[in-house]
Amino acid sequence: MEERRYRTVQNFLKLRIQQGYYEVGSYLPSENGLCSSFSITRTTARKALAELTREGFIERKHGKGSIVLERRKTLGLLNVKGFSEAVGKDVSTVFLQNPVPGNWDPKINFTISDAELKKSCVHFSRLRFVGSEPVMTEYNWMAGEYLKGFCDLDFIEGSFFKTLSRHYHIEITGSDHELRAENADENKAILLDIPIGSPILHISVKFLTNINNFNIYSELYCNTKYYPIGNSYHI
Amino acid sequence: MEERRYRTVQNFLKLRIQQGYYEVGSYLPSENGLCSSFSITRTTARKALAELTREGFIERKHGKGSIVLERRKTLGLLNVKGFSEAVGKDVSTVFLQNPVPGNWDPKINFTISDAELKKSCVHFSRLRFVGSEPVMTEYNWMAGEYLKGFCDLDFIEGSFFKTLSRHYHIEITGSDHELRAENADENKAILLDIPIGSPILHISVKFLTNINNFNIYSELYCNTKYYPIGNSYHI
DNA sequence: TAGTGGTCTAGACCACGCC
DNA sequence: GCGTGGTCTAGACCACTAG
Repeated sequence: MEERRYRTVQNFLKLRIQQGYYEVGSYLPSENGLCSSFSITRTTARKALAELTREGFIERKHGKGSIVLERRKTLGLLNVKGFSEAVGKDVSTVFLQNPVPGNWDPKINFTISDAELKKSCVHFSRLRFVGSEPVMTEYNWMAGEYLKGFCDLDFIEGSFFKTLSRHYHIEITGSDHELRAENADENKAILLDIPIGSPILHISVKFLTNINNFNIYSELYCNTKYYPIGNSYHI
Repeated sequence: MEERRYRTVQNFLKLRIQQGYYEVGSYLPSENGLCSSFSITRTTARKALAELTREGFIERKHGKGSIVLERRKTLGLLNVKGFSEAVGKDVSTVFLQNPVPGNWDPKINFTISDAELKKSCVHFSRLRFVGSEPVMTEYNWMAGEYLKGFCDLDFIEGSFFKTLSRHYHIEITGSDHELRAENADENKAILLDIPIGSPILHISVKFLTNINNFNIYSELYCNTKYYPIGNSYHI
């Protein structure tokens, strides 16, 4: 079975967005434009654009066009309230451990597939601040197979997800979370600058991607006293 | 502007689902059936069914039909892992406070609109168990205006959301969450049968509905030691 | 007024599930 | 084989946005 025509158009546009050819805030070609370029009818063009909408890449505006979105905002992920999405906020990140080849860690709270375990693992960890206050430590693991050169790469605008999208065309397609309230151990207490035993929010995340058997495993530890974790979901 | 034809069909089917006329697990009329019944073309019938799919009421199965879903599973809400969705699990709920007229509580972590504040408030609270272990206390507030007779009602299968849907055709259309790790105060410690000061997960929720200015505000306190909170999101 | 997306019709052919 | 949903064409009219 050959590829659906709407998928051809959808993937063509998606690639151009990932490459930055269509920048965030700019408009895609109109439906009629796509009809001409690809020799398709509006139904098919609209289906392609509907799929990109569903995936969170664009928003359709009646009378104007299809505008390219900052995708992270549409993904329904848990976020430190007023953290990365806040404009003008004094947020920053430091690496505790730059990306390096490493081992799958038993700290990971999800089941790692055999296919992943057989591959080598890449690890990095970060400490994230609002102003001068540390609010979250973050530990990440993933199979290195698809990330040639990743350890020598700078993150695009400090964003791991943007880097995956731009350089590797890897997109997040879903995530599973587990949430726990815990007491901070000595290590976390020092990093987050709180007393040992303070309550912290432990979030285990498994990010699924468009690549089979390539998932990203993250363990997050948050001081929610002043910056709670937020999440929004709308039909 | 008159109502779109696909919306007519969509709302017709939605009402029948809410009323239980089409039960969970059963099939809606086929596309061609809807075309005949409503004198529309397949494009329009498919649009109606696509909307119901997006809203989480049905799932479309190639070669079979449109099957009615248990909607809560598709809503992307935070759940106690292995709690309400687990089959055969020994889960139960007791009311700490049956639904009663009450006052808007300052404990609510979200901003309540003036329109809501002007209305009377209905409150209830529950304690939820897995086996004999209490894992979550739950406090709920909402404007009573649309809930005539609610305080005298039994919940359908113990579910607040099912009751809202069946009796009042009120559906959840979204939710905002705020998550905090806290220490249990004496009251929560007793209810959850844990030492005072134990870390607990405090979840503040604002549920949005299909009715303007009718939101449900919930404050949840969870012992996540053995039953973490889970959440799944997939494109 | 021109261009955009939103709705809708009336067909056609294909792929999947089931008897 | 037959009914189901999935894809696609070729048109039409309408509603929104902007110059």
